[in-house]
Amino acid sequence: MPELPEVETLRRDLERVAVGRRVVEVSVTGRRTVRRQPPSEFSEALTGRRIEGARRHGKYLWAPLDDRRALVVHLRMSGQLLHFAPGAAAPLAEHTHAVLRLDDGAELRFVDPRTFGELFVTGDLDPTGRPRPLASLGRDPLVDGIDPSRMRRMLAGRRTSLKAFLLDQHQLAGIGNLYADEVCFRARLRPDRRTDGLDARQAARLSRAVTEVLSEAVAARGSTLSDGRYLDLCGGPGGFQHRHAVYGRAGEPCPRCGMPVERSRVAGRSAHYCPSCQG
DNA sequence: CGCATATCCTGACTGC
DNA sequence: TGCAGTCAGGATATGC
Repeated sequence: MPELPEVETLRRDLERVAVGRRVVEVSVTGRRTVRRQPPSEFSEALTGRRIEGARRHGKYLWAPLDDRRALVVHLRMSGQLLHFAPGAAAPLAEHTHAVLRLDDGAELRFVDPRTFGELFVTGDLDPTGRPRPLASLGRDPLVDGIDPSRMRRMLAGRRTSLKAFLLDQHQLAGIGNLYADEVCFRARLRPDRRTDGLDARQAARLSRAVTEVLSEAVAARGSTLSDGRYLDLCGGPGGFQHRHAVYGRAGEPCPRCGMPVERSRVAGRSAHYCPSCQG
């Protein structure tokens, strides 16, 4: 379940190894991976183009190309983007749905067992170069920033659970189930709290928690759970899973007070929290 | 409006 | 040991 920190880690890796490279060959074998346009159109649009950057908004990653278009990537649940250095080409892993060969002999491979992830090329960019198909996303907490007063305004504008608010990509973009729980713990707020009942002090705490948790997770290169689903561009695991306070720790002691972490269902998702520290 | 539910899909896990 | 059933969740669509 790649979320903002995992996608940001990939973005940084891409900046290092792929920016400046030209795509010399594209192969799409997945049936669903390229679905906003015919796969042949996708391949033709990408072949011969130079990758000019690596950008991110929420869980979307995109690479501006040298013809004012962009390659957009979303990993959804199980997608992986892997880089194989020149000469290090291993056999294609199962569920490899697309391969981009670069002009230095390296390969970028898109692997995705559950096929929810997608790739597309678009020329529909706004003046800042952001793909317009992503225009409905809310602010990215790290790219755009989030502050207490803005957070308070966003919270007051709706009557829903804190969990549903944090998961809503049209409010803040990039937080998924794992980081929603970690953010709530850091803010000492229960995930089933209603957003319109929070005061200025609590909104400020939430705002800080979002920035801190996501920044720390980026610094640790994201979270790789026991299923090993998320890997960085070179196939390495992240390190933030060792610092999870509540996510996936039901029944284990809260790191702050020692009470067993509880698990319930909020907004249709599993929610982990400390019944004592989070009010 | 906000919520639940179904959908897409595979792999890991549970219970018999 | 094997097999059916359940669960996991990102985004979107639909119904209440």
